[in-house]
Amino acid sequence: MPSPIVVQVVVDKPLAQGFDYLWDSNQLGNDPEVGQLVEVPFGRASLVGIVIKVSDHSDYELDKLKSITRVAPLPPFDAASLRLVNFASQYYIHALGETIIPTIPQMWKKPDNWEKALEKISAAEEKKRKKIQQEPSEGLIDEAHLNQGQALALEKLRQCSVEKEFKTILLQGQTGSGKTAVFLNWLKGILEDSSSQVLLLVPEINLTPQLERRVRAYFPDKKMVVLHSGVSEKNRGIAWYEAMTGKAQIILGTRLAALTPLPNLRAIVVDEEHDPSYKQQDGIRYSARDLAIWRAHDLKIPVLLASATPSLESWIAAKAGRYEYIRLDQRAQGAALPQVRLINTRDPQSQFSPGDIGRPISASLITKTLANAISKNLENKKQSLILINRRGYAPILSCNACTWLSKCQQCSSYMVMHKAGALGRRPVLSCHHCGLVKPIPEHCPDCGNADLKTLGKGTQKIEDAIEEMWPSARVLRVDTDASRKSKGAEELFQEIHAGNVDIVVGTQMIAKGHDYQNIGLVAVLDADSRLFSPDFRAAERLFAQLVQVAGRAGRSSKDDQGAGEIYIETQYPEAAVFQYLLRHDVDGFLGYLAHERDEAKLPPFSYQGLVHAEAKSLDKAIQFLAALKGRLKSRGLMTPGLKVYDPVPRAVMRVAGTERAQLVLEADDRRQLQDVLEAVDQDLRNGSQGRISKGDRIRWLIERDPTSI
DNA sequence: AGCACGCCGACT
DNA sequence: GTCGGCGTGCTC
Repeated sequence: MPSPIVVQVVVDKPLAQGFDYLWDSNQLGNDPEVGQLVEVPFGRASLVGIVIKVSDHSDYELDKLKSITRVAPLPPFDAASLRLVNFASQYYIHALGETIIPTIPQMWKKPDNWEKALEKISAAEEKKRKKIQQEPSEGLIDEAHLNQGQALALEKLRQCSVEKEFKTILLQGQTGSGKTAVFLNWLKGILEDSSSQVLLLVPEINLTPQLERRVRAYFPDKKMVVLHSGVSEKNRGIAWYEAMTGKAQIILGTRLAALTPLPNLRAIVVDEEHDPSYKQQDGIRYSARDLAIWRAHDLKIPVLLASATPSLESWIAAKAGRYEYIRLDQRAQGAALPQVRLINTRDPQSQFSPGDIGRPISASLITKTLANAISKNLENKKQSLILINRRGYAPILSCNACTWLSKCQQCSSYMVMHKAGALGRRPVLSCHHCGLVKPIPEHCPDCGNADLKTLGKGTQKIEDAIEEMWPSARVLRVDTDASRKSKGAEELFQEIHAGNVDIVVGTQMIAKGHDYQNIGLVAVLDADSRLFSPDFRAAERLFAQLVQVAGRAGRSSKDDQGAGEIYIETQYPEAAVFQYLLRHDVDGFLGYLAHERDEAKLPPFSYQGLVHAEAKSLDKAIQFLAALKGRLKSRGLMTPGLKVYDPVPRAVMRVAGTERAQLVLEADDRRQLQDVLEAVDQDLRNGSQGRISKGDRIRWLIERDPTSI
């Protein structure tokens, strides 16, 4: 009797192991290969899975094995792409099947449609060929037309991206310096080989239509596919197929594209590499940027990180020589930098007084200084952009009379207000870093003032106030809600470009990647709520956003009006973020941040992990994590160099009836963190079914390198 | 994660 | 007498 063919398969379940199946080559039509997508019977259901091992025996009883029912008409995942998902699974402490299967588009997860899928794809290809390729293309700047700085950057980029060699390259250049033209010309060289593929990652889907047109202009005869959550299921299935079969040469997408199998990948670009949206915030919490770097290292290919405001991690690595460092500091069209103006909201001069003409009914929402500037900007027939941040923020307590803030006395974090009932019978201040809990002071500890309030309150009604103050101005609201209701963000942007709008009020999305022609003023109203936060990365993110916003204002300055202006309302104009922004000093700010993090031993000078717990009551979630910490202690896992903090509430605690807590782990080196996170995973799995603990039914999750704490 | 199996309370 | 609660165990 010949030995049987046994394959091990992983499926999309939070189960660490693979499952063995018999493979009948006669019935399936071919021999098994690692990386093949298959259909398997699983319990009483039928699932798709990936073959991760082929052998002739099983540790499981042979006669209890079921058989593979179908094989997808696809080439197997290439070895390098499997190494990538394997790494991601281990590094982010997530089951392999749960890491790999969710990256496959829906179309390929329905075995009944497998044959039809192939037909669909050839039909779509036929249709595309017939359609005249007359798509609008824009923004082509070929090599001969690059300015001196760009040409130099391109030259350097080519020098340090030798074939078959891993290099991480940081391309740092201010907004408008023409980074895109540099890296697209660089990719042109790499794509001359008609089999090579390049991966171009962007942070958000709003940015892809613009970039898509631009890339098409550079590569009219190369096959490009676009992968992001806004692409229809069908088109995603096609795009993924063309990427994983090597037919598409250019893969443009958001973080979800980072795990697409690409058999001939030769270069990766991560645009706006500092952007927080590269970090996935549910399921496997990976960083698409970090995985891109790992992938490039594994494949021995170059990876380019581009940004005007690099992440502190990348900037330090570039400074230390671990990354190649290319600067591009000259603005392409010679546009001037915008004037940054700080409005001190504590200064009575900046505020409306009761008798002022035009004083808004809802006073104190907007300063007089800013109101005057907007009026003037309207008179000049320029558009104004007003940024508000509707997202939830942690309520830090501040003194209205002096600069006192509820800073934790034990660590460098800020303490957050909790209403009565959350952490005790009375309202308290809690440090989300070290876990210290204190009663709320009745008076300011510094100046005795009784008027303590939470930071950054009340920008919700700003639109009403604006319509009231400038009744004849055309006001447009842009945020995710508004763009969902109408035909999408793209349409709203058209309105702005067409000049049908005087004042745009919106969230951060209006500041991203869009070139406006006639913006004379940008206002930021609630910067303070993001300036001081229990999350130590808040200031870094705020700075990056403000620089980006400043870039929007600066682009409108080709005419004689001079550079645009950016107004920031703040109680703390002396804060480092603002002071460096005034001087447009990105490196100065990053240097300051580096020093601060080094002192506090925070990332990137230490490595963090997070255990999330979600329960019906905060109490239970905290107890669950406290018990975990206790077990780590008693099992001798608290080695020197590892810091396990006390469990604390999450910044956004309550989501649909559940409350959340977290436990921060901090280690001096990566290996140590990996070991303890694996031990935590084992420990929690022992007492759980899936990711829900037995008994008290608490949902838990391990997160590696958290970016928001 | 699902889903079946199994052992105790209020209903036709 | 049964319908159904969710605790526990299994999925090749």
